[in-house]
Amino acid sequence: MDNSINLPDDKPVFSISAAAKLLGISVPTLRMYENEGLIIPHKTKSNQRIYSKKDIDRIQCIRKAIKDKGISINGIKVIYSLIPCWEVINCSKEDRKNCGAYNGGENPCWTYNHPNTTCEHRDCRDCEVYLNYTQCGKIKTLVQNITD
Amino acid sequence: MDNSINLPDDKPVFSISAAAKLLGISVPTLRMYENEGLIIPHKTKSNQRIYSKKDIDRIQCIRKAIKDKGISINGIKVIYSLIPCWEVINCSKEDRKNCGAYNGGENPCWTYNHPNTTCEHRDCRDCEVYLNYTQCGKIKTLVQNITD
DNA sequence: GATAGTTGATAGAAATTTATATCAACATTC
DNA sequence: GAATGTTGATATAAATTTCTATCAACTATC
Repeated sequence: MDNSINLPDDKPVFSISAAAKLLGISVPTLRMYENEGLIIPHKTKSNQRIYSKKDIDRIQCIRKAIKDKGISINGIKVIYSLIPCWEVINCSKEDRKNCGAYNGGENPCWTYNHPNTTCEHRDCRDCEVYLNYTQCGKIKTLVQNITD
Repeated sequence: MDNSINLPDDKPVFSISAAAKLLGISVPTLRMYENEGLIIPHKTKSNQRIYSKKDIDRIQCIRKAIKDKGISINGIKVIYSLIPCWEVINCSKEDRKNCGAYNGGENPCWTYNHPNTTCEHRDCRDCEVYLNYTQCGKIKTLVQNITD
């Protein structure tokens, strides 16, 4: 019999200190990743961060890039910026014209405001672009799929 | 009257020490960039490196990425690996199946051997992929052009 | 209202990456 | 053949990035 609690992976449940413990890093480090635009944790009304299992996995992937692969945080930002988000969400020509991420942006698209685009009122945390392409291998496969 | 010598930019003319002086860096650093797979200098029959003006420009671009943008060398390698080379040279399905760069490679395509592909007997130094996409901005534009 | 945990910010420690100096062996040039 | 410069390799120095400790102020929970 399975007594384990079965929560959806994207449900935010861990406080920042719990997340830090799970990951074996400090709380300020987690805040730093967020300030750099690598992660978007859920926040309560009173501005406290809560992390989901999916968030933890994502951060573990980022750590692997930094620690094992030797990619600097600025490098990860540029790599994220190369995700062809315009194809993933299939936004309009008009949107692309107005989009700072599309037009030469060298930071992850979810770090931009996107005024006057379909992304303006979306929560990037729920966006396929943010959710699906944490690993650089996935980014390459995505580009291959849309160019083949 | 113009007395300056007018050489094609891609003609290798600078020795490694001359190149190092032009760039304001040391000779071992230049060799390191090469060992990491960021550059492919021309070599003489006796294995001595010679650099072209275009090589110098390329290295200056790499230095800017490292020094100004804070991207680590390993990060630059991954970014280069995201160039959709298969589209640039428009290689066959068969080639793609045989290509280590295409299939999950996280290093620049020109650092692979490419056995049993059209690239096998090409000199990557002369390849459009190697020559044209030094800057990450250009890579993004390339992806945009082929997906639009 | 008291305890425990959070917030953002700063400053400093730790770790890692980047760059250089040096070496003996070989190549080039005169 | 002598002087200069190159090769690859190793070891060390310099620079930078990554991470953490600490702070006062605020929030949550009991």
